[in-house]
Amino acid sequence: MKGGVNMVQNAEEIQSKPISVIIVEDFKLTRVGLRCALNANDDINVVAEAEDAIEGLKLIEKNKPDVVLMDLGLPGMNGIEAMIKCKEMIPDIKIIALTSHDRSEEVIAALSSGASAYCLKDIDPQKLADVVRDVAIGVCWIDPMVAQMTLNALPKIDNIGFLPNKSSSEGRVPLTEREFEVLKHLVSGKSNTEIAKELIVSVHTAKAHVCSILQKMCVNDRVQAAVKAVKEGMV
Amino acid sequence: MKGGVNMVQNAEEIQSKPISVIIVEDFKLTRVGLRCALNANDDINVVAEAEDAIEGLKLIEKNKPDVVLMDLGLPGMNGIEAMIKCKEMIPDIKIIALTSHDRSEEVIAALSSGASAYCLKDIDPQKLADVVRDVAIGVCWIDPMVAQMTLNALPKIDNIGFLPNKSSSEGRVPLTEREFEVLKHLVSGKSNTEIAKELIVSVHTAKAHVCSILQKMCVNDRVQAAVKAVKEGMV
DNA sequence: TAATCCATTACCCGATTGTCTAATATTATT
DNA sequence: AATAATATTAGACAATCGGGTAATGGATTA
Repeated sequence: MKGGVNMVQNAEEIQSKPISVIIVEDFKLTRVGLRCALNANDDINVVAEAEDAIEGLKLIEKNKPDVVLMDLGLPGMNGIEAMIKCKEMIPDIKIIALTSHDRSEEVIAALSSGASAYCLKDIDPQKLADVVRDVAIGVCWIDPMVAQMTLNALPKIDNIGFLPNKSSSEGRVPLTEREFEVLKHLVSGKSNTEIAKELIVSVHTAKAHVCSILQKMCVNDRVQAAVKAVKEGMV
Repeated sequence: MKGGVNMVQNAEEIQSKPISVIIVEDFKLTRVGLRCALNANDDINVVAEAEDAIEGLKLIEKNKPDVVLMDLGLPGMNGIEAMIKCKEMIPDIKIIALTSHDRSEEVIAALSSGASAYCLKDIDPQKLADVVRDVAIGVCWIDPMVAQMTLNALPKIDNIGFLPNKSSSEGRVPLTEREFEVLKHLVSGKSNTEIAKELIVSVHTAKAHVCSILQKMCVNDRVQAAVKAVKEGMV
């Protein structure tokens, strides 16, 4: 969470490293077009290309790019499945789903399977570069053609008893950085012993952290903490 | 670089009419800040401002702006309600929800009630202008801080069904209905004892179910099961 | 009919968890 | 320099968890 803020500022203020991108797309012509369009920008660097998911995953594992441009209509393993595997390998990676379809199920499936953005292939090349920059810092960007159907797919909430007061912004105690580390391991299913080993501290320390995490998150056990963390995107 | 978007828009679009914007925000200082930040752009024109929802709705009805910047923490009628009414009046209007909270329920509520974008108040002013342009053409834009939780809220598609390849669905053993019930309680953080009480069975039974759930889901403990269930939308 | 799967219950046992109190070192913040 | 917050370690304790084995009845299917 705190990382998000930092990343935003880094991306906007400092022009350190270019954003590394991998393209996975079966049509050679489209591939070339994408590469040219993106490489025309100083701050974006297409580091590799693949024409199918298998090859793409290999390249992604090797290069660990910031952003993946993933075509959904791939032969063999489809894009959705590839995205899931991709996210399993590198949870922090950002994926832009690229396709020419605007089928509702495909859009939702892509976004709920790890994509941070959904672009139709007739997007303006310059705009695509902007999307790459946005997505790299964590923004969710959805093409106008499919934005409405995506928003409609969100669960409706009864706003009756909706009071936007201090319920959480003030009542919520922020986790320390160390506690966030512990939380990540906790979410990945590690035991206190394993967490301790990972952080090179004693089990007592790990337990202490877990304990204060539970209290700060207002939950009773680590399962609730993990679920809440996942649902709220804390990890 | 930051001018990139401007150039695209200017170059491609006829610089005909600027995007008209109405700001609804109770803090005067924030209001001024927003107006200045947006009016600094030639292609954006803040046509009116309101400090509460009632006044805002009147102004919106009169001016019919392209985009509304709506604070969610308004006194009296809250922002969500205002957005719904706003959409009823002018269905095509685009709304950017603006708030300092990052509570999951509020984000989802806003987006499912008509907002096309969700920005936290610490957004870069220049970035906000970009968002206004994006939203004006129908893009859905969501702040990095809340993007993940939004995507997590999307209904998960049962990928097994429409994935042509067996690569991921092969070794997977389906859960029985009873096990699914147990899984739901497990995800909600209940202990075996509580699950047993809920399903009116003995603790032994609950444990047996949990045990086979763990095996079928190929995980080592209930935390991993819960996280996996949430991530894959099994619950 | 026989075979299979499922839900159910039971017992044992070692490992793990969450809470408590308590102390010390390190690091900001003032 | 003094204060506060955080990270670290420890011991102890009740409760829970996960794995193992095993038995029973019901339902479906081959």
